[in-house]
Amino acid sequence: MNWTYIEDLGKHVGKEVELRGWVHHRRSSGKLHFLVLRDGTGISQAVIFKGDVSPEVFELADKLSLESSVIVKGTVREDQRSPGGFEIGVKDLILVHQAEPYPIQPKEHGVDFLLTHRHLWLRSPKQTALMRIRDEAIKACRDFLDRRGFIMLDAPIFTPAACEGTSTLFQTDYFGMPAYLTQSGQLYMEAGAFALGRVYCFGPCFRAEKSKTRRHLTEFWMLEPEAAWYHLSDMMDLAEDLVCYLVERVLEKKKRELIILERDISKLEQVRKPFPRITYDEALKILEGKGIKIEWGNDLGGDEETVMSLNYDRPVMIHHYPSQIKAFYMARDEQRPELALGVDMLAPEGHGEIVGGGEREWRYEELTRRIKENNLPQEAFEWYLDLRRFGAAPHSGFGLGLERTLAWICGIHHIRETIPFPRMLERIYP
RNA sequence: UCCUCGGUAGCUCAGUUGGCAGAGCGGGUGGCUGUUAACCACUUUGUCGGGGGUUCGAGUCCCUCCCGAGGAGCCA
Repeated sequence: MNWTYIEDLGKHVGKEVELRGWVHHRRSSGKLHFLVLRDGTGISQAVIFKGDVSPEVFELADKLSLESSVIVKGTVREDQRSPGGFEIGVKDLILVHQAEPYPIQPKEHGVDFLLTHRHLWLRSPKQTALMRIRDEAIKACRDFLDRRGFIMLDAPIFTPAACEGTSTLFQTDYFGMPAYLTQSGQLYMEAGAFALGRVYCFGPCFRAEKSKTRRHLTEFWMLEPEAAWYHLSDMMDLAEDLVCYLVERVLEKKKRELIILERDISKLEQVRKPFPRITYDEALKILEGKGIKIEWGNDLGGDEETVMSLNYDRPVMIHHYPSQIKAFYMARDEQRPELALGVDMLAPEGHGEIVGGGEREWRYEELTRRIKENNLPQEAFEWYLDLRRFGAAPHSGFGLGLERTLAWICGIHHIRETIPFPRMLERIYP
């Protein structure tokens, strides 16, 4: 490789380098052109004096359209007036492709326009910063669980039936049979936990709910660890450690990107153990103290979640929900069977739920009773019931919504910007 | 599915009481040796979301349909 990336310019001060990239911005001053280049690793300025280059090159620099792809050769020098602190004094410029007039300008655009041009919008500084943080967060999730002895076990995307009967699933045609896109890998992870002890999956999940809110996508990524012998408190410890590690790792490795996103970093630095752990009953009392009355047995809505999360400077875990509002597979408290051994983690600053999970029902009779109560087709769950027939054991797990977690860490209002190509209600282009 | 807001130039928007379709940005042309969303001058750009109606005359008023956004419900 005989060219240099912008992020490495500092290593080549005084030397001649070749940059390959795109025209991010251009200014001209008669006998002097400024090209702001981006190459995926950063942004830098190329300066073209009329006297330094051939007349053809100088003429060409004046004609470059935004986002044209170019190869630039010149000498690196330190200069605080250039974005990134280094600039390149151009000696030669090669136009690889002259871009057509570029639709995205350095100004405010509407959401509809930007989403329709998502394939181009991704080139913008904030969007590339988000994608770099997303990449770091994914690696951090895997590193964390790897160090804790978890094995990654991929769950299938095609599934024969619902994991949770209540949700709407995307149906597909599977050689003439109906099949569905997975909404969670959890049930398969339960099988994996009895095979390998501690496992996780990390893949896309699909929900056909007609939800039109800033917290919903129809296709999103979920990290789902599952561990045999873990009880609710063990899982809460794991979730807490995971989220702390994610935040630490992004702060350590992606501070530059957080600054591009104008994230208040001090808010992230407050994220440390222990996270407050509050029961559902206590949460109702706290909400009542704030003038919000919820009848026992009702779920916390988006507004209540926002109020709760604004109450703390770090994520809060709410556990022991009424079992009637939780999924059929969730274990119940032995002392108070009306309560489920489940936990939700709410991110601070009003970002809402990022983790949901808990202890699973592992007794055969109890689980079959729940399947009947929920009118689920038992034949589709026979394999799942087998896990309760052959060496059943207590086990727990949770799901962490990647995009919701990123929206919180990056301080982005709507989760659609945290995934490269968001899939939403009424939007599947590009 | 419901509620609210919106759809005017490539983009962001203004458009008064119903009376010639506008601005900034972008594009084009020219000028400028240190610019930072550079600046200055000139110039270019329209199925006013679609259809129907009222009217001498509709971007503007009425009906209807389509599309988008925010939220609710539902959900992670």
